[in-house]
Amino acid sequence: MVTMKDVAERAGVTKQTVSNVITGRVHVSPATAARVRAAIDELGYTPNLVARSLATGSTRTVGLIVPTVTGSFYSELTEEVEDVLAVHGYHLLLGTTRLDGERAKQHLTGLTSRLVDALLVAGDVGLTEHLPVLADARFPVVLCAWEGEAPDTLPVVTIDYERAGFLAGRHLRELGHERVAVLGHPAHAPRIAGFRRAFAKDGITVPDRAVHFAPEPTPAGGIAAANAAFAADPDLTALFTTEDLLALGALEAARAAGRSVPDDLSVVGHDDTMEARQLSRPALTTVSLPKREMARQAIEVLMRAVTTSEAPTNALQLLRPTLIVRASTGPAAPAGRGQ
Amino acid sequence: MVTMKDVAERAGVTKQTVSNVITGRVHVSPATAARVRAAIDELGYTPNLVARSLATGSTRTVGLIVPTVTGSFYSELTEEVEDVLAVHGYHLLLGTTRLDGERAKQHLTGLTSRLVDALLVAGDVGLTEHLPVLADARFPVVLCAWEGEAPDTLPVVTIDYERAGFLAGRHLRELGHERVAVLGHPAHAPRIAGFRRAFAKDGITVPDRAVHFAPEPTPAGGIAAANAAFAADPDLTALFTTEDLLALGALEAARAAGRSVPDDLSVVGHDDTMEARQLSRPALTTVSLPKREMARQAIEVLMRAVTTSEAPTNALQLLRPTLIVRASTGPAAPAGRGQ
DNA sequence: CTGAAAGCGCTTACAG
DNA sequence: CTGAAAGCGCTTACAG
Repeated sequence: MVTMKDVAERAGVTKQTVSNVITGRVHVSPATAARVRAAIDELGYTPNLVARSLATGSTRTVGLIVPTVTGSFYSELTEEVEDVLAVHGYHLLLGTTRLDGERAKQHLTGLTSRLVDALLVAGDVGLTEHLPVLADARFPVVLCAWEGEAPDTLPVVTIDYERAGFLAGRHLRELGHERVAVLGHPAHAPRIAGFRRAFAKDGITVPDRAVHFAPEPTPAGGIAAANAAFAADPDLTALFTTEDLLALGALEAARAAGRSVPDDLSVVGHDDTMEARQLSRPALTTVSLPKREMARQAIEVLMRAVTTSEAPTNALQLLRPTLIVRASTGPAAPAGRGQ
Repeated sequence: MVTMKDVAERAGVTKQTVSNVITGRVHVSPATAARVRAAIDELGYTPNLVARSLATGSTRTVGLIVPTVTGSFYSELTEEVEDVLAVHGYHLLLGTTRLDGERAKQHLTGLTSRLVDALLVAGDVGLTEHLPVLADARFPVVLCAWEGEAPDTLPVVTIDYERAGFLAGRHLRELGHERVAVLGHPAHAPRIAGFRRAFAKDGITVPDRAVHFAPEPTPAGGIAAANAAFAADPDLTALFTTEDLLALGALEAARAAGRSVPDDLSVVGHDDTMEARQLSRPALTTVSLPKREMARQAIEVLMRAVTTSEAPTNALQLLRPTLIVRASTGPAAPAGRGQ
């Protein structure tokens, strides 16, 4: 394996000079620089990045922890992170938790040892309890896509999930809906709270029995939850699902139950995924989250901390969601149908 | 920052002894081992992995290059790779190409410098031309999910794509279809060739004008391509799409054109994605690929090469696809409809 | 079972 | 502008 010393000998200089022409930190006379470059080419030399990392204390790698890379939300976030990193010349070390606390912990401890210059943790499920592991991490950490309670010691760039739910609820209220149900996941409590707030403003409470947790975050899970909701309240006129895939299942369940959307039933989703945009019939009204923007800002906070080697401020940055009205929502039917 | 030397001083031993208790390579007396461990805890010492990597020559990281992490095929592959890696105690460095040759090249060259112990390249689009960059890589490389021509210098673990297309075609032939069209992408030439072979066996040629390339690999792209196919041959009775998402679009286009599936039109997809399983109406007949198995085998070949430090044999391993018959295919209609 | 030495391949002040 | 030295924090034979 050819090293800097080999190049130096070949070019008739010392290895420091070779280092200088490679890093460009110190000016080298054009003549010797050319000799060095020639030697590099002839020998097919490539620098050993591990050695460089040890000397500089930087691996030019950042770690990203996400729940999964399946499903458009986190995969788009991952690609956005990768893009921003590439601009800065950084590599991406990826770990997925699969919503499993043990896996999350393993990743957290595994990265504690200077393998990465910084760490971005996206998604809080199963992670919150293991965050203390990071207490004496010697690199900056930022949290994003954080829906639960975030520790106030760390900077977090996330979305105003409560508002996302509120937007969905307000839209339904404006259409006159009163009897509604929520299909979701326990981890989405803030969205659900926001949704409820929109109704509470008008003195309408969305009772706990109107909140149905789906067995899995898939269309099949949505079908099951929707059927449960129909059974619990045959007179409901609208559904808010905390994930688009659940909404697609709900649409299917409505069809099977003979409920026409949006005439008999309005459905609003959450995330504005590709599935919502291209596969739902009717086209799904949903809440769109600025995920790419969030990824970009989170990683920028991280990169700033890395390049300035100052700890980032532990600010909480909240990005605003947007409601996208399509064809799955309409005015509340004049009366219940009690089918 | 606390180092091994600090721990050694605290425990009253030399740093080599500390190293010995950490690596476990050399037996250390229980008494001193306990002292060392205590010192580690008190000081909150964690080993510097970069220094270890430089000394051992291994980073315990493998690189994975995929076209994208959006869409279920490569994201499931990525998670499978991650799982196998975790078993071996390895980290995952991820790079996506987005089907862009330039990005691919950057990743390839970026990893050339001992940052990774091994490299898995999944998906050939835009990559083949840049593979020579890897010529003097000092770590094992394996190719997978390789549909185009693979260089015979590297081991490849892939799927028999030609057979995948053949299975789709044979199924349609067994149902009596003769006038068919293909919706796909130029990079899927092998699947298309296999599909054609199934018809050629019975003396039926699928002409070039029956092959329609979709503008994009999405349902919208599928709609466009399906409409082109209907226009080119109003009498066709079946469609093979080289990706499930195109099939979903085709189903939509058929509905819009008043063609009932599978009575008037049969549709067979490719990949058996979540969308095909849960979102298609009627349920999509498709070809299932053993992607997780492929990922597992590819990474095992890599890990074997890494642990034995023998170059892997440049074998070509072909995994077999399976046809999943659901509800979108049926017997060919007795006569064309010429609508 | 423990210690002294050398080395992994770079970079970073610091002299000249 | 170039060279000699020290150091990044480990591991790996090799003595004792």
